[in-house]
Amino acid sequence: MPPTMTISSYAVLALLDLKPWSGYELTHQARRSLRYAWPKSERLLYSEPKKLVELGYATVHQETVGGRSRNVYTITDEGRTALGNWSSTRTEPPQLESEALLRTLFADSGSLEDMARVLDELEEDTRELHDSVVALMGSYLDPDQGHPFPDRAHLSVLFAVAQLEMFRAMERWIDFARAEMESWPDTADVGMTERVREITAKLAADESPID
Amino acid sequence: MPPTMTISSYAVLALLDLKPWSGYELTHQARRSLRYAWPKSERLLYSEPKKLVELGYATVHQETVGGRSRNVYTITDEGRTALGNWSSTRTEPPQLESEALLRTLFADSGSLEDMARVLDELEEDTRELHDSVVALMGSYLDPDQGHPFPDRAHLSVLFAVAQLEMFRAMERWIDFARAEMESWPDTADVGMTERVREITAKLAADESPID
DNA sequence: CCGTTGTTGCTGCACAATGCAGTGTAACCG
DNA sequence: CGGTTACACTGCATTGTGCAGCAACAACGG
Repeated sequence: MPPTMTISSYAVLALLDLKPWSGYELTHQARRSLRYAWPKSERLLYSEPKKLVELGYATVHQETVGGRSRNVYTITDEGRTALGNWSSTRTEPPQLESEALLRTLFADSGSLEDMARVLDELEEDTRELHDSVVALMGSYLDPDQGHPFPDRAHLSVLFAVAQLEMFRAMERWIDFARAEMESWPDTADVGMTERVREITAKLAADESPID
Repeated sequence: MPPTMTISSYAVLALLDLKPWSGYELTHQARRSLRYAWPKSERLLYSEPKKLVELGYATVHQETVGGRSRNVYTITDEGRTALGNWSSTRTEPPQLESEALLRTLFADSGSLEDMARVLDELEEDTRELHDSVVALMGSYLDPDQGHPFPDRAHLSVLFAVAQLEMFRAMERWIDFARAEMESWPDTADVGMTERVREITAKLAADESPID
């Protein structure tokens, strides 16, 4: 039985379509782009290209740079064909995973201080992602650096717009959440107050309660 | 060796803190709330409470309703203590997983029609999540239904605000992406045009290019 | 009243993915 | 010349997922 092509396999195959990469480089490239929409472990990014070789979608060759060897993977014609067929399947629904939001939902099992800390951590993490995308955009404009694949600039910039809109939305929510908390005597014992009912009504009417 | 408490274990424990649930009910409750911030498989939601029992954080008892039996899980005092200690660990960073965004990043391996279809699918999936949260808020206001745990209304409404802000951001981006595509002759061969450079500059200055 | 479909309520198993530890070499800095 | 950091992975235990299967009951149509 041949290994199956997962979405992660296609993600790596799409990277190989740009140029040959070593496993190590793939993990780094994934940190710069993939992780914002397809966050996968470093471990997997070492395993996927091996699978692609097994399927005939890529080839490996060893390169030795000063005593240290590395496995460089190159896409094949069959790989390019497989990549083209990726579009024939329905996309999976998007999913947001946030321990901080989860804890906010159950904030009544902790104190207001705990909740404030969770929001701080969420802000810190979001800010970090936010800042690295902004910095990346700066590097695209820098005459000494520019975009690593200039003819693909429109795609990665459009992709970055999505990330930044998400980060901004999250940051707006964090501020909103902090402001709401101000009026809470505790994490529990608030319930359906007049204020909460008002917000609920806005949400039920598909309006934003923010600003 | 005792089983380890994962974030998912705490999520289930937090649900058990509200009231006792059967495995089947847990999977349904997770579809209504957890999945928006902690999307886990149905399978796992049947396994987690067993682990909690093994750890002494919950107890099981069989209930038989008309020939069919079900396992109902109840939190213990140790469980409540463990839940309180959850806040001692740093939260994991949030992660967005979207095959549609991933495909947009690599849209140049398909046609403009493929890309348009991916955006349609993303819109459909987002709309579906969006609509169910709006409907849920409606049910909280409905005098015949109301909130299932009224004293927790403030938390689940605040949580819903986060979801809706995310969905809205995603939908805004989809519209933006569609508008951008209009000027593209193809998915490839666009690159760093004047327009793309303009957007990049806005992003690098941490400004939104939308509207 | 009998067959079909749908809901309730799970379990077993194969496989996908992760985290962590481990294993080297090479480059750089004081 | 010793320590830290970057390079470049691999093995293994464990977590999590998807799918198939199973069993009992409920509602409905013909």
